[in-house]
Amino acid sequence: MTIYEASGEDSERAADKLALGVAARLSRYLQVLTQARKMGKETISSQELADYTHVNSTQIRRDLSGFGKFGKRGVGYNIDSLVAQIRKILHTSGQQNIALFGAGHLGTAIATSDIFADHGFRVVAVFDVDRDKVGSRIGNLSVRHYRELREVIDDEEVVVAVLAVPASAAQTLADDLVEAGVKVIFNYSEALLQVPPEVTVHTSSPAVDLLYALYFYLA
Amino acid sequence: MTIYEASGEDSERAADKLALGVAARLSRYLQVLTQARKMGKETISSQELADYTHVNSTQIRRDLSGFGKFGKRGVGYNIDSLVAQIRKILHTSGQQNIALFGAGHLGTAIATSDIFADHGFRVVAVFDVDRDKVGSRIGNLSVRHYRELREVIDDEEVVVAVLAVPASAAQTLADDLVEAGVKVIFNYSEALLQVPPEVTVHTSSPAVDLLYALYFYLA
DNA sequence: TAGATTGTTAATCGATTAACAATC
DNA sequence: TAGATTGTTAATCGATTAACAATC
Repeated sequence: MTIYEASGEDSERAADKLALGVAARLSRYLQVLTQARKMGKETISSQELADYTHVNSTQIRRDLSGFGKFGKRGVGYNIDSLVAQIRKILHTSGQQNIALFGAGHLGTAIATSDIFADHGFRVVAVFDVDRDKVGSRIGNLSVRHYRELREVIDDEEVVVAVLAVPASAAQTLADDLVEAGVKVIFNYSEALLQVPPEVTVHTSSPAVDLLYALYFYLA
Repeated sequence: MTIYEASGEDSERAADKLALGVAARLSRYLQVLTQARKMGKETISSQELADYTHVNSTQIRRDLSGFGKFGKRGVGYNIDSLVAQIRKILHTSGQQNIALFGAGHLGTAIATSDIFADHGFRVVAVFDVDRDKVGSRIGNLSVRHYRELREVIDDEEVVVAVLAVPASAAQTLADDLVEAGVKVIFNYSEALLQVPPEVTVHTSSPAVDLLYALYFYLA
């Protein structure tokens, strides 16, 4: 099987882990499947998935067939059942609690969108340091003061923090989050964050994606 | 050289094109370099770049050395000069004009951030259909009515459109943009967009990135 | 000089693709 | 049955990595 790897730096972890590429692609399939389902589709072919994800259709069938025979020849894949299967593979069938930091425009956009909710992520708290914002409501949440961070993270078993704060505040916040036991930091600020190796930082970078997309137009 | 490819579906284009992976990685290096420069750093080693991008340091040196000898042994890479080199390679030394659609929280966050500006993208217009928003100011731009789309895109030579609109409005908007000659659509809505093959759609998907990041914590 | 880091080679592994039999 | 699409094979190519001489 080409599906598992014991990759270099991470080989201290269990070998029962997908190759990086497979995990990334499965996540993308999930996004398209979730949206296709919202649009009322019930089945989807590997070719349709390929059109939306820019992943080759053979590769998609290959990725999926490594875990079982999920499709029906001549028909395609049942969307509901494929979503359930991929969630199982990615261990994301359950719900994950998210804490959101920053109640500005970006934080508000994130909290009121269902982009995370659709995938089993629930925003359980929004924090800010601005006295004018603390106490105000965003969606069905009340903005809390930053000093309650520790308490909320423990009580709600928050593993993921989303940072929608100014770059100047990001590193201090990240330090506090690490100390509070957060394992995944999703960084929307521009700051380059330093964290211990057991914590994962993902820095969202729309401009990078855009540079990349534009390259193929300009070249 | 392993740098160029004439990939399957795209082989109708000039062969003078980077491999997909190289272009994606160069874009990421650019993000880190830009931010490192903001923080006052003047040089950076391939190892430091590796720490921030999660790309292996050997691969970074390999990617760069394919285009020239940009580094200094025992020292690292000069950030300013590396930024200039990579921009040249990606053909993004010039400035690109962006039109932004949607003046809600997300649109406002994008327009007032310098996440695009740092990479040579300039938001030249913000559009909305809401009468209450049209005419109001976001940063130093005045929100324009959607009906002016065509005019602005022609006058400002807009090639990139950023969609921060509800999913229900996205496809109609995309159709209009394609007709107006836009070549790259950066989609922040959840809609799956259908466009002709000469237009590139990039759908931003924070939840996908998060699922992926979380997998390596949960596995 | 001594330490650090690049540029490059060689070897391995995963990704990609075309093609097609199986089968719904 | 006929058409469509999966599951799988085989072949190729790019990504990844360790290692190290070159050199700042």
